[in-house]
Amino acid sequence: MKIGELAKSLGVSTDTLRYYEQHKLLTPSARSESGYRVYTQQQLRQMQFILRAKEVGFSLKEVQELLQIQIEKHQHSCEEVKEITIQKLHLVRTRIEELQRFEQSLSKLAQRCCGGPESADFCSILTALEDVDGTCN
Amino acid sequence: MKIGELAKSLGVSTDTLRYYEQHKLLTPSARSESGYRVYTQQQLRQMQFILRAKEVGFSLKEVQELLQIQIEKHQHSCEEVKEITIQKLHLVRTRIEELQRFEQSLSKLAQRCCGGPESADFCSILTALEDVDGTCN
DNA sequence: CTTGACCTTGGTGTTAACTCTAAGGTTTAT
DNA sequence: ATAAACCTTAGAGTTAACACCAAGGTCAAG
Repeated sequence: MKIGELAKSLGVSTDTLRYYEQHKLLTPSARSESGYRVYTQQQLRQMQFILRAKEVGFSLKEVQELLQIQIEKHQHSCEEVKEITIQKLHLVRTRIEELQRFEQSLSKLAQRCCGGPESADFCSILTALEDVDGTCN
Repeated sequence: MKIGELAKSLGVSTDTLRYYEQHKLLTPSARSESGYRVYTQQQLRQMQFILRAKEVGFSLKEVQELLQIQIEKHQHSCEEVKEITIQKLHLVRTRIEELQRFEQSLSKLAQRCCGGPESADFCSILTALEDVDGTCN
């Protein structure tokens, strides 16, 4: 796979891929004779991982830390890797909990909102968050 | 409440609060005679909402959209509000699902990782993601 | 009565994560 | 053989979300 193909299949630019390479997030598995970057399924999956991680709010730096769990595996003991992993796991779980609170607020609002053509004066996320007695109109 | 007090109780700068005001995220409930911004518990809660939203990866623009559900309640019908809400709800749910996939990958890795003093050659997020047969060393 | 907190407009600087351009050159597909 | 895709280094521009500062002024607390 060449850079353009990979970019296309991921919906990102070739610039982005080169940028990620510079920033140690994704290294092509090899170079062709002519110097072209060569990517495999491995890299495709790694990029999918990176993009998903980004979407849920991880910064590239954080993604790097996640990937380093792999990259540094030779230099580190299982114990260390496990610790880092568990630490990141806590972060992810906290984030999930916060999102679930949002979900609750939003679905509370949606439920309460009659959905009719009336003015939505008493419908709002904030009232849904705060007072449990609010009703729609 | 004056700006400094609000800022302190939230752990943000007064600059940030003025910035948010400029960008229509938080308007003080009033001004004192001397022109000082006056905030109430309402604004405190709104800011907590904003900060939580940010933490889970919403951009300020997205937060604005969430808040607009409230701000525009007078001009919009219950129906419209409900639609926007449901739309945002989908977004949140998708994000939760993605985070849950991360959680799975990470906890799979943590489980598999024996946690011993050996080299972690076979422990990695990526292998945890990809092959289900990988074991730690 | 003097700090320290606040007000204003308006500008500069910062980091992240790109995006684009330049300028020159090679390779591959049609 | 020409266009499209790739390569390089290196730098400029962009957006978000601030942080920081100046300059000039007002207000409130000890």
